[in-house]
Amino acid sequence: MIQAIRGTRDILPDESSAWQRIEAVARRLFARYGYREIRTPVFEQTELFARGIGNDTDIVAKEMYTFADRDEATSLTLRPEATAGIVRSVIEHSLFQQDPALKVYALGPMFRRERPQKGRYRQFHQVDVEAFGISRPGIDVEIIEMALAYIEACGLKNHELILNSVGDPHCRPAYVETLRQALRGQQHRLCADCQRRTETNPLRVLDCKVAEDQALVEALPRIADHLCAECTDHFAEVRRQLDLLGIAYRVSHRLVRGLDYYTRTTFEVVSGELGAQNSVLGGGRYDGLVKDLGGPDLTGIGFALGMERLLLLTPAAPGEPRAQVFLLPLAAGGQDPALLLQRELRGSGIAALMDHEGRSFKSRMKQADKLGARYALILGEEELARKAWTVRDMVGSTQEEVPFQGVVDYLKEKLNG
RNA sequence: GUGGGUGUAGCUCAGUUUGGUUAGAGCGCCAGGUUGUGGCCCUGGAGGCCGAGGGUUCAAAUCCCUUCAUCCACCCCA
Repeated sequence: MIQAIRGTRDILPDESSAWQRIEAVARRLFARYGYREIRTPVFEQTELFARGIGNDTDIVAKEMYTFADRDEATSLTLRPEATAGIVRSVIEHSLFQQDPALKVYALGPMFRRERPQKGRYRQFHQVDVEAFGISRPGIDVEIIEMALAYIEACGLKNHELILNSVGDPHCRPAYVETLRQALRGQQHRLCADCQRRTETNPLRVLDCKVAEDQALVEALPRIADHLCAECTDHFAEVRRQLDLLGIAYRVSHRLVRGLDYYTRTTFEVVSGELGAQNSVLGGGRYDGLVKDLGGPDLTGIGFALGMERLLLLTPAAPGEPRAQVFLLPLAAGGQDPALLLQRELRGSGIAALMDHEGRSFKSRMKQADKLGARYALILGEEELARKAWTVRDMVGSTQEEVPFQGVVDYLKEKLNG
């Protein structure tokens, strides 16, 4: 038997309504903040991700699905995240020319070759939001506020917002060096991973979860004490506005992002109910990325949200009934009027299904029940002779006979009025 | 990439420790009975290469090896 590829999942009919719901909430809410949808390809030239995300990140170094195109000359990669492709598109079409404050969002699958786990798949789905060209702190706050409004509208509770600033090219390099020096002194007391990170990416040591390292990591120099004046002011203003809006957050000097492009404000929303993969959404400012990818010096900020993780945390949506009306032609000649009525009902916006198999009456009624039909329409020999349907109310268990001509209006009245 | 748990009916799982008639239950599905034409209840039925491959044995769902899948954790991240 051929099975789905490891780490991929089918979204089955019973689950798809939950997906449609969080997608609809996203579209409706983001539109109120002025965001429009952008859809970029699921694969891009490998170089885009290598340059955008950073060659030394784990994502690029060991998690991407990369393959040669058939001409053997081009290396292609399934997108591991959304931002790089969107930035590429913004540059390619000069979208910033027509809109100095460009706001876009995207929904769709991303691909990373990791070991599957709870809330972690090789093909997973993200809601992604990006705002370009606004450098003032107000957009940081707006986008955080919108992210929280979104997950709350989806029914998420018991989450925590974590906030930090990772500096910018003026102050971060010096801090990274300070950090590295501090680490070198005590390298022998750190776990193997952190010893390696000391040289490759000292910031990631701050993210270490090994219990024995915690005391030492807590005592490391903090970036807040090494930010330049501009970054300090920016961060202070973000926090002031969040306070003004009454948005609760926790500042963590240890919140770092796994992608190299982030600057200044970074944030993450976590939930304790997710197990090890506790991050529901993460994002931040990336003021240098557009320029790094060959575009103008345009600031940017955004976040990505894991849809599988969001769905793990939100209550299951009650499925919509699949039929409002279920037709049961019992009489020998009952199929034709049923067929005609079915079409007419659907034309009137009523979800109508009929039994095609001609099974037992009992099983047809069971089917009507399972489909969630409010009315069962029965057409036996007697009804056929009188040219009328027996309309049975499945909830009240009452029924009456309605002539062929009046049955559509009767049902419209009952279902809508 | 590393560790541990789990793979038996469409779904959730007994049975494996201690090998031994024809492999079970609940839910779901199909049919029948009862009923206020469906829901509750009762009866019957269909549905399994016991994840796959190899080995041990008179005999394997059960023991051994390999492999695949899945879950959890490390790691990484959303």
